[in-house]
Amino acid sequence: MSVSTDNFLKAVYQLHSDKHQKAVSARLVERLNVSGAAITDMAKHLAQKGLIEYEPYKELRLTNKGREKALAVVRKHRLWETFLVQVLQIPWEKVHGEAERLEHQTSDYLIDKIDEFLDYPKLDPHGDPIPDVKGEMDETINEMVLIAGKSDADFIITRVQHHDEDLMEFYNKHNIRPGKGLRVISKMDKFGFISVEMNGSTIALPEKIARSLYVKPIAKNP
Amino acid sequence: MSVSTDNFLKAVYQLHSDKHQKAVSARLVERLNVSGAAITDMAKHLAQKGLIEYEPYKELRLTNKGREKALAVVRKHRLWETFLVQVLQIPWEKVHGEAERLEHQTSDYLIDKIDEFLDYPKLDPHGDPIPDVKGEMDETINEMVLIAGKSDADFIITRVQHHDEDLMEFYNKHNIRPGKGLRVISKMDKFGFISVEMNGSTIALPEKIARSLYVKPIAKNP
DNA sequence: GTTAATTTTTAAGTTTGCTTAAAATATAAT
DNA sequence: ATTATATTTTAAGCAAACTTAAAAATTAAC
Repeated sequence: MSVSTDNFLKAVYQLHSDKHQKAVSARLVERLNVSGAAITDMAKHLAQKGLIEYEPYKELRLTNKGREKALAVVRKHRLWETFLVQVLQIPWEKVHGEAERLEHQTSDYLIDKIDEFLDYPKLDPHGDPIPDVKGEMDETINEMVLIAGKSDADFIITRVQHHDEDLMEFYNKHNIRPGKGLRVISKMDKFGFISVEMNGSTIALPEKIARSLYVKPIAKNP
Repeated sequence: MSVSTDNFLKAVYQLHSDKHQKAVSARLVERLNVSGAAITDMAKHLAQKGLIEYEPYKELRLTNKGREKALAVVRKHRLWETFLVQVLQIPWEKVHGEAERLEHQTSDYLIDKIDEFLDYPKLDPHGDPIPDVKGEMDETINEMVLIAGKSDADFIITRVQHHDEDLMEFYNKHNIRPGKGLRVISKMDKFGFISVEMNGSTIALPEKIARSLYVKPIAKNP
């Protein structure tokens, strides 16, 4: 498998779980930074290899074999991120890019050694679940997206989307990361902002952020 | 820089220091496992980028810029090998293959972090010197190739060539590795063997091995 | 329910890093 | 020194993974 197929399968897998108005193909164009024609080419090619289901003008779907391959790449990516943060102390926002390249050059043997070294972590530094050797992970941490949170309720940040550099910068600046608590002060105003209290101050989060932050409700103080 | 150019420059650098009867180009064909035509192509291409000096039918030479790039790759390779052995406890004979792929996907930033983590090691697990950030290393550990050793003298193994899988297997089987001592019993016989005593027994090393083992003489017992 | 706008596909072409086969040059042998 | 052998280069071509431009199909708009 080439780097391109790795990335294609991984992207299809991830875009599929992130349900969205746009079709997967269209979002692949953005995610992979290639032309639409390249997506069609690759889709046909991988369909022929039994990794995706492809019919012209229909939504792409992974086969079981394709999902397995995708999860293997996701596993490598998230274990590397965890390793780079925990062992080499690389800052949070830098690990994605490094892992993005290392993931394709890491044998199953090596990644299993890394997994063992880290003592089989379940979550990566951004709060994403890490697939185990069999491709299994707990995806149901009872989480929701912040934008769905009710006013005056308390939450813990569980997961943070990190593909977008601008988002990462914003998170960093405001010290937003998994494990942090926050309280929704007021819901979306007409300008598309949601006010939350966190780290001792109140900030207005733009809609884009509020859609990319995953949270878990916690019981109110009695 | 692509993986192919990385490997080309690294190979030219290494074959150059290993002086040998055959020309560098010819040995590149074996080392990189490509046709002679591919070597010429790449040579022209890299010459045009100012990384090597190329004139038809003449020996290839790295420019300073080319040597710098080559050393950066060598540095990444050897630091990864060291890291994999020391931190992840990957067996000696497996690290070369992993490092061979990781080296091309490791940023300067990351490799410097690894270097720092390991506390700036000077030698990799095979006894090869590790270039520092500036590309400097001690190549003169006063070493010689075993085949040049005199009868009845004692040596310490300092370095072991590890590109050849067969050699690695042989080393492993006989527990031959840097740091081990040996004594030359008799020099090359007419069949091309040299007898040495090591690990408590006497073994006949074929010429190929005796040319790939680097040793350092030690004072005889009084 | 047409027409318009958007998305996806097809077709043709590019670049990188190879390949094989033949020609050119260098090296070795007598 | 000439011939034979080996090496290197040139020439032509291929596959992967793209590209742009145009055509086809789908979706949205009125």
